[in-house]
Amino acid sequence: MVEVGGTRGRIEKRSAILEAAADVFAAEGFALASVDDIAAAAGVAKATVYSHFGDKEGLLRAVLTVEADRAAESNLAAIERLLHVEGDVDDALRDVGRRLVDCFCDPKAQALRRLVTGELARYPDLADLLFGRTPQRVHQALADRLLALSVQGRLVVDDPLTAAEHFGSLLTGSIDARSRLGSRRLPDAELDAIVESGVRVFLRAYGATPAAGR
Amino acid sequence: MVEVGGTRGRIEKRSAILEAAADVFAAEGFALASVDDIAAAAGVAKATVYSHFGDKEGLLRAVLTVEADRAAESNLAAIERLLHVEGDVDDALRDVGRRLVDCFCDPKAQALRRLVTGELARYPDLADLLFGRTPQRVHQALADRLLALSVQGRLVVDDPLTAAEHFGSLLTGSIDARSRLGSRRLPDAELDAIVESGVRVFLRAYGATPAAGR
DNA sequence: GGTCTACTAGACTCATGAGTCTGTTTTAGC
DNA sequence: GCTAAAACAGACTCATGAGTCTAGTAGACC
Repeated sequence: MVEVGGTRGRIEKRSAILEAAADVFAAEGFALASVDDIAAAAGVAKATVYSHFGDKEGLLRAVLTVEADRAAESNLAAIERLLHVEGDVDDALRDVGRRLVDCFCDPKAQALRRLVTGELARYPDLADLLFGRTPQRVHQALADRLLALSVQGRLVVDDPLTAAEHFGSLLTGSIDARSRLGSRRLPDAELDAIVESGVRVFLRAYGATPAAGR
Repeated sequence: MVEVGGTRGRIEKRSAILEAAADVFAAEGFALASVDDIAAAAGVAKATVYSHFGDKEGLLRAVLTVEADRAAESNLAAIERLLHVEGDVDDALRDVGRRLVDCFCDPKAQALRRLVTGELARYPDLADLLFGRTPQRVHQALADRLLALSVQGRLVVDDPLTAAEHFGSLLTGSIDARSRLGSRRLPDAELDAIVESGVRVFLRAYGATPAAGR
């Protein structure tokens, strides 16, 4: 590993630790992951971890914050594609839907959700940390896009926030069960089918032409 | 507590332990829950716990099995109501939907899901134990009912399993986020609204009269 | 009354891992 | 080259909790 010392390297150590901690937490869960393991994985002394993050809980929070932001970015990037819809709305929705499903199935994102869920009993505020960062922003952004499409007459959406929830639910609702909470990788074709049927239902409910999608 | 000795009482001890373990696991999470606490809560000596369940993991599996079956029963009972639909289909769907949402929001059910999620890293097969018991049976039962309603001409369902997934997703998809994974109790009115809008979307997609629900 | 099984209280072993401390080494900035 | 901040390896303390063991008690059945 590259040796970096002094003040300059501090920030690099920090992100190396965050990276390693995310991996170890994801693989082992919070309780089972030892700080020694994380330090070793980051190529760093244990004391360095403590000097950066105070304690294990602080490290967890830092990891969750970083990963939640990262997840939010990729989700928002997917939704961005609804800003200028050129062809059919349903093509656009399928495209965006597939991207959102991919974000949802991303191993890191799934590990993140598992982490928070598992430690909720010990640290109840983690849910706010996570949900305040990712789903809320994503939800709002999607609602904005759907409303805009409705104004353009390409969808009929009276309550954008609810419609956004429905879109997301139809796409991701069955994935946790099918993938056994992420412990099984779902084949591409299956994800495509989920998106396909989910978008079809969404369009029957919110499409501008009542008979959309046959 | 009632003192029961001899062979007769053994089964009662067993269920007392399961009951207490479910509570303690739900409240503390698996890692944080100590067997001493569980034994104390059950009014039983620690050795008795070990004589019944071997080790802590065995206890966890037993608890999950019992609770998953219990959850499946209440879900199936709700779906049963679609066997003979007298009035409007949408009234029936709202009724069943609300019951399913209540099952989903039941604190024990939520704790169960949290438990499995949190320990998935350590015991990956727990997901199969849980999902093989509850959602799969519920999913199939719901699909059966939807198909029957379709045969009666009261719905238009080509793929019952997918339709059942959509129904479930529309009802429960937003609840984890809104309730912060169960750490906030959602008011009744909010749950009603979720059911109302979810059923409306479902009927627009699968209703026999295309313009159903306005 | 004797025996067997299940239970009890509580002491005990032992592994694990969080967090601290020590003394040394590296590197940036001057 | 000197200084000070930061990181290093690794030993150390300490709390916790799983699982075991012992010695004694209570009811069931004959």
